[in-house]
Amino acid sequence: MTLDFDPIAEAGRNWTDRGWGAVDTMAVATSITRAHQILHGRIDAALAPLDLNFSRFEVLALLGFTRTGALPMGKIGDRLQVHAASVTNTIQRLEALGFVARERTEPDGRTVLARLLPPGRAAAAAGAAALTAIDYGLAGLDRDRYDDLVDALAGYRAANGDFA
Amino acid sequence: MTLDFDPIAEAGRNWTDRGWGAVDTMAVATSITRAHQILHGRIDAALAPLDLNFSRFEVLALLGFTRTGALPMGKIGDRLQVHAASVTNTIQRLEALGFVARERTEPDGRTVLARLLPPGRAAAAAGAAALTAIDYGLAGLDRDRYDDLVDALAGYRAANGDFA
DNA sequence: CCCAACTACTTGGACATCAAAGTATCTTGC
DNA sequence: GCAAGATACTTTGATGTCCAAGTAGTTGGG
Repeated sequence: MTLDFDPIAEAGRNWTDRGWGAVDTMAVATSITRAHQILHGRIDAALAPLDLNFSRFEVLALLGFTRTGALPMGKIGDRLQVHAASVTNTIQRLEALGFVARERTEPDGRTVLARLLPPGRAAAAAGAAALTAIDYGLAGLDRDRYDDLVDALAGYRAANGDFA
Repeated sequence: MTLDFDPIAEAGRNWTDRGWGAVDTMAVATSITRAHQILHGRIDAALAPLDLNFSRFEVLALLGFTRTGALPMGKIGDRLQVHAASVTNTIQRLEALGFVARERTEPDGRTVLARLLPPGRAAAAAGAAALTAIDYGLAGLDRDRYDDLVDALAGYRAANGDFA
């Protein structure tokens, strides 16, 4: 189903008519939300054949970037900005797929280390290739806007505790 | 938990080191995803006291923008780009809250019309005010970038079937 | 007229996310 | 050295989303 008008622009007109104010922010927020919907859909579709979704891929990639190929559950949540319960869930699935192993650490008995296994490393590489093949779901986005977009959003993220 | 570095920039370096390519698209996609996470969190938090979340608010606003205050379920899904099953779910909650009513239509017995009730209209206005009060969750985003951002994402959305 | 194909919506199942409560394991302060 | 409080995860429960299948109502070709 494709509309023959931009629903966000349309909403902006109605928004103004109602005197609801903040039309510009509404348009930005809604645009980001819609863009994310599309992006998420494309990315997950590309990763599905590999038994991955974006969350799982992100974890595998993150582990692959470490020297030891392992990280405590908590660190994973911090880096990916997801709830500890979600990390537990994601790691359980990756474990069931044979992509990572969980191990108790020596110094601190509370910590659980997620360790990347060879099949997981291969899956991460395959996922990266799959995403590269679909331009990371961004087909249709003007390439000249990339840097500007990343830059603008980096400011927003930094201002909202994503990083300092 | 706030990191003292930009995890996306960091991922970009690792991505390059691994020869995974498409670093620029990765950065854009990840930026959008993170920005959406933050935005979604702030928006839902602002709407929660009103028994709303973003989806529910969007439906109420959409209905409020129509002349009759009512739309078939299907149209709602088309406009908001969400699955029919999600519309059913959302409308059921709004109905339980007394914000909308569902009615069968005359000409076509299959269609279900969602009609905005007075409390729903009030809730929509209150939601709009709540969102305006928090700058729609965008505090920290450079105001000068608004138009550019909306514009860039509109191109992406249009190229991906969001509208023609 | 009437049955097959289509349309509009709902239901049930699989996942993902978060919040809050529960469990096990440190760490502190007296 | 021990109890109180802090940490690191896991579990449980409530939500939300999608897909696939099911139900009810409508339409069209013969």
